[in-house]
Amino acid sequence: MNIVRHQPRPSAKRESVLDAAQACFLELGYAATSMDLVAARAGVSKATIYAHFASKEDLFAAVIHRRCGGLWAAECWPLECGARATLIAAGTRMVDLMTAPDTLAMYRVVVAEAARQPDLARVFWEAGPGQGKARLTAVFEELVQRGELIAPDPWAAADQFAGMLRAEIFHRTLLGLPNPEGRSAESTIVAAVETMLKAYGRN
Amino acid sequence: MNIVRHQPRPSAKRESVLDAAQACFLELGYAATSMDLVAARAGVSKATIYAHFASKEDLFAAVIHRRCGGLWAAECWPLECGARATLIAAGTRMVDLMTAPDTLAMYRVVVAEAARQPDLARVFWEAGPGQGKARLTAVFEELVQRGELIAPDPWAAADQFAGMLRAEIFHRTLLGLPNPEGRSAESTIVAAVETMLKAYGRN
DNA sequence: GTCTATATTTCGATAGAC
DNA sequence: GTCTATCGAAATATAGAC
Repeated sequence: MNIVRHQPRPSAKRESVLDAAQACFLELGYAATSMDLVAARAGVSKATIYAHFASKEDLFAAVIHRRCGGLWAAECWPLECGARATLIAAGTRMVDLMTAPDTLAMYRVVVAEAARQPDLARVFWEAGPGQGKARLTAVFEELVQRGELIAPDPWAAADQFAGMLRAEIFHRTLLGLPNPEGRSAESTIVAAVETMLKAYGRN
Repeated sequence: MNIVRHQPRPSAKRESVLDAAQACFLELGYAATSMDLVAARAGVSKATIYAHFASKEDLFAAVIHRRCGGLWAAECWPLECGARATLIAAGTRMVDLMTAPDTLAMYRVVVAEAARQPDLARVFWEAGPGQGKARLTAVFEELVQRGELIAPDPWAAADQFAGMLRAEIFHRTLLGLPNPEGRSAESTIVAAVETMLKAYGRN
């Protein structure tokens, strides 16, 4: 329950434990992951885990923190020539990140545990979706400044764009369901860009 | 694991068990809910539960089925005078349903268990979000037929509208986080409607 | 720090009486 | 169908040697 990190100084066994725990939590969820399994997969004893982490909850928090730290930080967001190309590129990047298996797994496990560990939900949001939203907002601000879009509220425009990208296909993927007949992520991106251009384009 | 409902004929104790189980599952999640707790809250013995449901998984499936069955079926979707009023009304209805505490709790628990019980995810989608999407698509089809909107693909338009309604505020609520500064669901709805009108309006 | 071995609890599921 | 009582497995966490 204690959120304060002890000593994040790296240790070989400690990293093994974190790697194994991350794999288990993302694959099985929080509750279905046992400390025995983590110990086995990390190749250490259970007592070693408890030497580094006070409890299962503490281990989970450490995994989320490590995985979220700089999750999308190193991403470079391309500013192509023209609003359409820029939005296509940014939208594709966004969808790729959102639908990456690890991202979806993280989303599932955090959503499931959010009610019981609210701090983790905040950390996850600020490191993950929040970062994406911030970068997207920056893209819109740049396009407005360039005069390629007219949007008095770039945050709201980015919010709408992100929402359209994250519509039915994303939610079905999150639930493990197949895409609706004849619909693809690519067509969703293109349609979203066209709608944004009609709503916020210069003419 | 068996999906076939035995005899859904109502029984007082059976309903008590379902009520208690629903409350526990939505509040605590699947894994954190114990059969002992359900029995205690329902005022029956654990053996009684197993007389009606083969396993914990079976009980969970029964809860999801019952809660989803006709969840949004009785909803009447208003077709106001004019596209703007119609979309505002439909969007408000949609957001109210999506952000109802029970809906969010259901969403959380189904997302968490989707990987291990894929059938439930499908049932949930078809009874919940899928219904909403279908009704929204019908609204767009009607507006197109009336000539108030020009949308060659009403499904895609409804998808975009639903996505914009379900943007940052919804996801933050799902994670138990507060709304971003100075943003409200109402302003999100209004902005989404304006964007749709600009993109698909007649002029 | 790291291990083996174990304490203790809790949970899902069942036996058997009524 | 419903109860009391309990089994056996699995989980978290710890003790104690090295």
